[in-house]
Amino acid sequence: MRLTYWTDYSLRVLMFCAECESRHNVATIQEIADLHGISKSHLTKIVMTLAGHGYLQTSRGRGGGLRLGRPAAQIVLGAVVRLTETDFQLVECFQDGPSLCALMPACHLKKVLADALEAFFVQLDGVTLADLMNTTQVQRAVLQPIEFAPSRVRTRPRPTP
Amino acid sequence: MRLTYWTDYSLRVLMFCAECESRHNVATIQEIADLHGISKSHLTKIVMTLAGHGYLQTSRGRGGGLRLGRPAAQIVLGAVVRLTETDFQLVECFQDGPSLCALMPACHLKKVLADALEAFFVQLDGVTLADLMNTTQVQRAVLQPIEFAPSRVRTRPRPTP
DNA sequence: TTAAACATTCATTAAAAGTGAATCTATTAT
DNA sequence: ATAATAGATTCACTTTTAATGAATGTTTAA
Repeated sequence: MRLTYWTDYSLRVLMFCAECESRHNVATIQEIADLHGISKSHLTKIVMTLAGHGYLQTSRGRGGGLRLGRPAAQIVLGAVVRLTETDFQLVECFQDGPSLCALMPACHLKKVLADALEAFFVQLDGVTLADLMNTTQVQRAVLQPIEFAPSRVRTRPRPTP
Repeated sequence: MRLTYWTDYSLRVLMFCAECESRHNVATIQEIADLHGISKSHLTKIVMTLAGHGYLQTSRGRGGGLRLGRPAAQIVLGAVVRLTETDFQLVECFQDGPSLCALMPACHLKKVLADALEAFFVQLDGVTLADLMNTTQVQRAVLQPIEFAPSRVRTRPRPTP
């Protein structure tokens, strides 16, 4: 029950660009990568995906960088997450093809979980990039990236007690 | 955006036991493991977790096995999934401790995602184990496990296009 | 024409889920 | 009693895939 860091960074890029937008600035991959302590090349892939789907406009060369592909108020969170997250197989019976579970097609689990997933996204569909930010505070963060993000600490608790 | 196989099997065990319950039978770990093509020892760990939280009652020795710890209609899906799934860190900022994201505490992402997760569980909280099954069909599957489950095919699509 | 910035390819690492073998313990039918 | 059954525990391994960076190419504006 996690989202990927891919999604996480995708959202951070959009937030960063939204703030730059409001300041009539252009963001660069390098500065966002530095801000979060990851490599430019890695973040580039993330940016490319977003750009490929119209969420960002990129321009090369000097003075180039990133802009939002559309107004922040028109960027719906659910749509972004549906894009960046690629694997929605909650349980095995979500797989296409012949059923692998010996209990199928007896149970309603698949539908129940699909409904729950839908509820998750309905919630996210009610939020835009603009809603996501407290302009004042994000502005400060973007303006004064005092220090690099500390090295990440990944803590994924074990499934067995 | 996946649930673990741990959760998947947990639910299958409960469904199996629910059906046995209605037939005044006792299920065994071995037969459920065989039905799904996984090892007894592995499934035992799953069963132990469920038993440890009152969802199953186990009894050892000859004639022993598994029973539901309470009526199927009182086993709420959301509660089970909350138990078996252990990692709800949707994005980095869900981590305890000092914020690692350079944009924090500026954005509302954490709350928005937490709300979406809640919506997911609210949906599951409206479903019980009893709701989950079409009794007739599950009964048939439990009664006539014609063949073992085929070897699983895990297909997790890559994140990058 | 050079520096800046996006774009692409390739390969590697790390983390965690998933899993089984082997063994121990309890219980009951005979 | 004791053998068979079935849950319980420990240990270690495998597989998957997310996460990531190095190296390099391409475009564009100053």
